[in-house]
Amino acid sequence: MTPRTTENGHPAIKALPEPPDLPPPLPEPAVEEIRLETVLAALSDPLRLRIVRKLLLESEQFDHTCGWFGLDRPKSSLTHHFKALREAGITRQRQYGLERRSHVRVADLNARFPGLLDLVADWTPPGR
Amino acid sequence: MTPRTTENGHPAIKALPEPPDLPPPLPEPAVEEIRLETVLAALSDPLRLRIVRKLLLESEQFDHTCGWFGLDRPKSSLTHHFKALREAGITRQRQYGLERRSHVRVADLNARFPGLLDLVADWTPPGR
DNA sequence: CTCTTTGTACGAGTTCAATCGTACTGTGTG
DNA sequence: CACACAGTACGATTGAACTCGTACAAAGAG
Repeated sequence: MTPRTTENGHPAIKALPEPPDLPPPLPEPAVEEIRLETVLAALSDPLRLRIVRKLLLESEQFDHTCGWFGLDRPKSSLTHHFKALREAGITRQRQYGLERRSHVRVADLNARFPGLLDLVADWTPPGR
Repeated sequence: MTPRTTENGHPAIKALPEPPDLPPPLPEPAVEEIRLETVLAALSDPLRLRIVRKLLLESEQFDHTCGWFGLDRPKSSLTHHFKALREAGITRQRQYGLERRSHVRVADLNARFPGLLDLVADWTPPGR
């Protein structure tokens, strides 16, 4: 069966294989522990929705630091939101030296909630 | 019980046509006004997730009153949650005499966020 | 009319999350 | 070593949302 595509023809978000020998991920829920309520709550915040969407659309196989997102918020606020995403099971974070890089757990989320990431990728930020 | 999974991965939750001459719906957002953040926030509450899921799986072409759901909460709490669902654009409510009946806006939600309702239908409530 | 039923409106208490300043830890560089 | 840098931990404040009691409104039955 071919990968799922959304109604408007947007290509489905696909998972890339991870190279071995990476730093271990920070504490996160296992795939089967990821709960829909928690994921939806995490994604109901516009800033976190922006973060996940940007990761999905622009990340090109690399993890990214907080700074890469260009978010105009103090560091302590960003820590809060990245932690919320990780603890909900949406992102994985790894420590590279003094940087902490994030990527979306695409394979896990597609397995658990097929189609959800496509909705995030198609999302249009409010205002403007 | 209707099957919820299809061979092609398209939304399995189907919209039924509405008969004419119904009471007018209570105030609700238009399709294009429905926002993903708001919908996700509304669905991040386990009780509301239960309500929507039950409507999707057991509603058989009829609208339902608050009492039909068998929720062990005071009436004022139920009013709160049904209002939240309606104002998010997830459900439509109509006044039938002294009853206020709800159903999910399946067509609108499938058009706006394809696949989302399938995730709700497949959800497993916690603690079981 | 009264009584019952279904649900709302309002308000209070409580809980929880978002925001962010400050202080701090750990890592790499010169 | 000292210093810069990425990010955390902690705590305070704020505001929103959940919960629910009480009082009230509208509709139908008798």
